[in-house]
Amino acid sequence: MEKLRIVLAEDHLTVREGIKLLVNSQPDMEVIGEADNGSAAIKEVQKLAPDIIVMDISMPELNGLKATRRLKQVCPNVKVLTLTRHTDDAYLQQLIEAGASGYVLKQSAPTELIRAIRIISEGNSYLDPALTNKLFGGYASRSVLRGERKGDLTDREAEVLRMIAWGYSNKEIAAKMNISVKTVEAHKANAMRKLDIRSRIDIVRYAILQGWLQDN
Amino acid sequence: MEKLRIVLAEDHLTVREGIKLLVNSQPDMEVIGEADNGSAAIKEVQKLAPDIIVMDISMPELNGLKATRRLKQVCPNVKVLTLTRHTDDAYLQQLIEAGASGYVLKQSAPTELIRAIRIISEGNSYLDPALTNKLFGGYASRSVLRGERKGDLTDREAEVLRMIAWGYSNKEIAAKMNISVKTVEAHKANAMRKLDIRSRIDIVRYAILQGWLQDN
DNA sequence: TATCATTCTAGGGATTTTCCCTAATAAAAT
DNA sequence: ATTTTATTAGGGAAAATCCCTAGAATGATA
Repeated sequence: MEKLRIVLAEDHLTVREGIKLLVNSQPDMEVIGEADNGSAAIKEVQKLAPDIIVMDISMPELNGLKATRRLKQVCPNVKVLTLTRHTDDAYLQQLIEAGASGYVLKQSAPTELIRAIRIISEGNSYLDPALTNKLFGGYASRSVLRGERKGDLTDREAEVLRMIAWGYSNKEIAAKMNISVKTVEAHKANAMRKLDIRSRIDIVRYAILQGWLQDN
Repeated sequence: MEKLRIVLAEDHLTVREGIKLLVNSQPDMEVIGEADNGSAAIKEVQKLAPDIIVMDISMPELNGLKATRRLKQVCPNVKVLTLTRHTDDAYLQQLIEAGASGYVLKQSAPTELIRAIRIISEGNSYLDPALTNKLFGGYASRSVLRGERKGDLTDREAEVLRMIAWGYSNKEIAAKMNISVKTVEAHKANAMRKLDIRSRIDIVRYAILQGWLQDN
């Protein structure tokens, strides 16, 4: 019997090691590769061609969402199981569009992760029970129909939003980026229009989903 | 030979399970109790009287710092090993004052956690190598000498700071708390004076250390 | 190739928010 | 009984943000 070959992408070493122990304790699964950021995850998958990649959505360099999009382009056969700390559904929608097969909350029981791996390995998709109703709540499906693509911020826009979420003022951001305050304001306004958000709270929420506020 | 009896306090189930597997895979250690928040951790320790508690500093309800202070009052013999995501040292200082025996970064290798448990079980203290120099950098020891006690915010002050970190404006906070904007400003100013911080960035950093920005 | 959309840049002026200083009342500590 | 702390809040000055407009450069499209 062949074991399921799994690559693990998660930036916290201790957490990753814990998941590895859990997965390797299953008779039919095996962690064959690891990565601590999105870019490394893609390289690892290209090199090893695993059955499944288990990926944290909040990772430095290239976050889980973007990594998923790119992965499904270069290796459409590899199934992506995303792991997250959040219960917010804005991200969920995008992940499904990007081609993820499953979505497990870190808060869930470890057996759920194992179950999810088995389920998606059979070609099905897995949604954490805590999230299923969110997807069928109407809001998400509407945005599918609209076909809107949020999250396509330019680098500068993302940079400005990130710093705003971190509590920097426009003036401080302008100084750090060596541009005018007016330019910062413009990037901010454009980014907020693209994301269809209005307030600083929304920026913070978005930043948390992006993993921008992890650690320092 | 008696195994080291360990209680684990960490709010993310998957992470906790990973650490448990790691600890239980050691011949001389055993996880005898678990908790997913600070209050539960204290109850668990009082009930089980373990040798060591391994505790995440960012937990809901009662954070690791406050839980450590309280633990050292009710069970001074129990050794506290704190686990964190951050490399910031402001918190470190407070944890040492509160009576924690050790401080391990989640980013570190899992074997570091095991080492740390062994070291503090012998009555010594353990500091993650990444942090040792911070403690001896001068800044921290000065504040020890001054004997200042940061972090003693009142409930209202903490509430205001938390909301500011979340991106709410003073006006929005005033509306939510049903008080005048002027009062919000006063709480904010007093809290910042107590913490000796100046900017919104510092508020966000503080909030992240408190675990206030975890999840939703 | 010519045209259109997007990105990055930024100013003017109105509006909103925040900052600094002061202060009253009630509760808690000494 | 006196002092300190917590919560509340105003006035006026200063700072930051918002709304509108716009040019230059790059990239895409017809």
